[in-house]
Amino acid sequence: MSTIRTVAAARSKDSIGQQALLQGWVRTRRDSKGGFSFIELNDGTCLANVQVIAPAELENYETVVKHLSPGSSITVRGTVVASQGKGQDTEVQAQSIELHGGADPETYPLQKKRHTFEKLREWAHLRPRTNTFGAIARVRNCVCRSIHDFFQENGFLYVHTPIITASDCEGAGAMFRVTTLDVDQLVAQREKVDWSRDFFGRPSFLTVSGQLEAEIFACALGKVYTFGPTFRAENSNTPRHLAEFWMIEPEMAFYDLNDNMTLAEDFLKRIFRDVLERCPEDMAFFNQFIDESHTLIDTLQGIIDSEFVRLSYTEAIELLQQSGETFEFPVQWGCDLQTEHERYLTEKKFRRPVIVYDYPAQIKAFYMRLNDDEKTVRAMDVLVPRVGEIIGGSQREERLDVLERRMTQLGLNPEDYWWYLDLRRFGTVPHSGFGLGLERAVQFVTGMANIRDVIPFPRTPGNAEF
RNA sequence: UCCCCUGUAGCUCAGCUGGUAGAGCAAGCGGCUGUUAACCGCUGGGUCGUAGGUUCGAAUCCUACCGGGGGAGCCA
Repeated sequence: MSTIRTVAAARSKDSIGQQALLQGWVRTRRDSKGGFSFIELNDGTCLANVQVIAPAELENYETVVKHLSPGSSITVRGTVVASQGKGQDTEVQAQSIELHGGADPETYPLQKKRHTFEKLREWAHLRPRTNTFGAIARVRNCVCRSIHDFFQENGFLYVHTPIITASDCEGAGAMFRVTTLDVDQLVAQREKVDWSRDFFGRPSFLTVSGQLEAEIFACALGKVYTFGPTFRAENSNTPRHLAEFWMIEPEMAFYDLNDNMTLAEDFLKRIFRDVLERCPEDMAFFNQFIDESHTLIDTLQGIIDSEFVRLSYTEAIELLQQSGETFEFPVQWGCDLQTEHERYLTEKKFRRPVIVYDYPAQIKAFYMRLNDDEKTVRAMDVLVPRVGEIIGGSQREERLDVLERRMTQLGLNPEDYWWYLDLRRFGTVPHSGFGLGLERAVQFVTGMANIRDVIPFPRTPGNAEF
């Protein structure tokens, strides 16, 4: 018979009769003049607390136990017993309670009652101690594990692409500069900066995407994926954008766009399925307290059980034009789909994930493969209700001459991409890939409204306190 | 970056067309109870985001700045 060491285990009926050694944080304490106290203890191993019965016979009952306040850290030794009360199967009859650190109720910010998420963002160092943020941390972990499991089980190689990059031409948005030069001095001198004197001998930045480097490895090893931090210096202030976020980018040699779309669909379904299976308690919590319509779990299960809609950009434009909806932005072939258009398709028209593909060439990046019509490229976006674009990907242009032509058309200098073009010069292959924003995936499965609440320490314009 | 809303007690908010700040919860103390968003009573707690301005008088009106939220753009 082993000692129970987690709240999760102590809550199980199977543990009744066993010794327990639990360490965690007090959520609340209720005293009974009948001569004992109830302590709700949480240790992060599950959403729920375990109820600890602290009898008056404990030698520190009057001095310590009766003053335990929310946030205090304790070690409890006792026995798991069947609960006499309603609301829980088990409870722990304490034989000793040791206080590690108290939390002055006058100054401890977290109270028993619910706080707004906006207020909790100001206490990013304490919010993991709340139900919601504990659940988010566990689900986020589950999603990450599921991502690795999916790729590892399907023969993908995990490759690490650089975080600092010297190519300022990845084409995915504004970049943060990385420098060791003395900025104050440079400003004082008011001279043109000589970047050859900087650390890398050239301008360098934080990566906005590992795609181009992932292509290098895909064009040697077949199927690879990256999973790392990504940085965008855009001044974006929305519930769906972060300046620092985590991105997953698979890249596959010999995959065309259809293979790519199938992979994206299988991938998302796998994540949703794992989360429902491995985090049932947390997901039930989100379904009840976060999702206003209480349909989160049904929605995810529905997605797992059905097929994503696939429609070409041209078909999407026709659907939007025939929809009878009045949009703020007019719908016309050649314009990028606006948020309102994407929402109509995925939330109103189909009510499930929609993959739009074959976008006009002029609104997409240079590396996407040109179709024979010369007007569209083999791009795809996966749109889901509420969060919008969750995945963006494409089949890559593998033909050297076409790629060079596209770059020139878009005003890029092919010489800057000499190594990227070498992949087409030597043993080129058709290949495809996509990018999934981790936080958007977590946002989608948890139902959380703001992306700043699904990453432990959100970086947004003007905000890096923690 | 643009548009709209917002900032009052530890938290969530009320405070009308300007007259000098209030509730619930939390906290402290007391009571009661195998309790579980516990309950009942009492008590303490605020230069009303900041800086100017209008006025006899500003939480209230005006301006600027700062913070927060929603929408848009950029995207993942």
